Amino acid sequence: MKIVFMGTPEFAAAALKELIKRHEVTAVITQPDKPVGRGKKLAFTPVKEVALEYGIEVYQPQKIKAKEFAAKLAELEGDIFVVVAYGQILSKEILDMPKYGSVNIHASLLPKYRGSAPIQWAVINGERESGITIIQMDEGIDTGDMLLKEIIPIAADETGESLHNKLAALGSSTILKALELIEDGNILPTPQDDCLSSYAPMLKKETGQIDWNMGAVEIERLIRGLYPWPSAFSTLPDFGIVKIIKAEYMPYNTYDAPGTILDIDKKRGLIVAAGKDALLIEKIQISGKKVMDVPAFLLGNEIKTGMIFL
RNA sequence: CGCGGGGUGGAGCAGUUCGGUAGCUCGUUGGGCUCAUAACCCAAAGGUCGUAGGUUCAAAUCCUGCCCCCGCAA
Repeated sequence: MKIVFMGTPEFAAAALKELIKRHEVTAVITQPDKPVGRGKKLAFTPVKEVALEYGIEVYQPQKIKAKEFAAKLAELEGDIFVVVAYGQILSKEILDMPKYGSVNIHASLLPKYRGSAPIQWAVINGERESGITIIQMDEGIDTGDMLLKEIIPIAADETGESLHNKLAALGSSTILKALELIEDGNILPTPQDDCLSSYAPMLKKETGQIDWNMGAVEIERLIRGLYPWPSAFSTLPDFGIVKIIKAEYMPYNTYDAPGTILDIDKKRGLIVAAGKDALLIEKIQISGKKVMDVPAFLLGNEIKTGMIFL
């Protein structure tokens, strides 16, 4: 099939690679290059990197819905638009352009977790399973009819990163399967039940701010879900913002204020009051420093019980 | 030239302001104590102080260039 691919981040790039192997990707549309990183250097999007590698034409409209681009878009040869985390909302005119319309790879079991950060929120909320849903796109955000769905379990130690990688691979294989079915006319679109829908909003920096009043179980999931970006964090006086990279739930009985360092285990880490229980913090990162195990951190820094994470 | 922190034995840090060949906690190795131990005691090994050059009798410490790591921001 002739495909016009729209996508931006790593998750989309993974799918693009697989599509290129099996189909004819005639053009790639991705977000404009932006200044990124410590310098201010202009960086290509992961999708653009892949496209260039395979010599595929790349378009980076500031606004894909702009009139000037519509003509260009109509010229592109494609039987279908495959959209994966592109980052811009498409109009009905655009969606309906190709013969088979536009399909989207979404990293959740729709109708749950519509929106831009379904992977992380599934981990944060403690879901037992997640997956990929291929939908026929309509004007709403992730509301189109479902074409194909694949489910995978979420492991007890799943992180945003690990689930992202699993779903990126699953998304690639699932879209290939879906395209085959579409081509053969073997697809049965199933409408989503809006009553069961939920929304997974974009991750913001403040999403990672730990509220020590929350249960230790919830905080631990937040840490895993937001790893490695944007990371759960808290503030420890004298050390500034401390990213919590890894922690473990710990049953504990304490009346100390949430956030208080209850105990220091030189072999394992810091035990901090969280909700009614405690959290064993095992791995952290301090501004300007690399990620380090808490026992190592304790060797060179004076930490005492009673200090409080804010 | 976006802002900022940092590169010191295997790990985490101190020492740099007031130059004088390096220290702490831990780890490692050997030995001891102990019913025993991740505990304790004794001993040892291990560092061209990121790199190149400069100033100086003397530089981890002062000056200059370069490399690398990281937080913010995007």
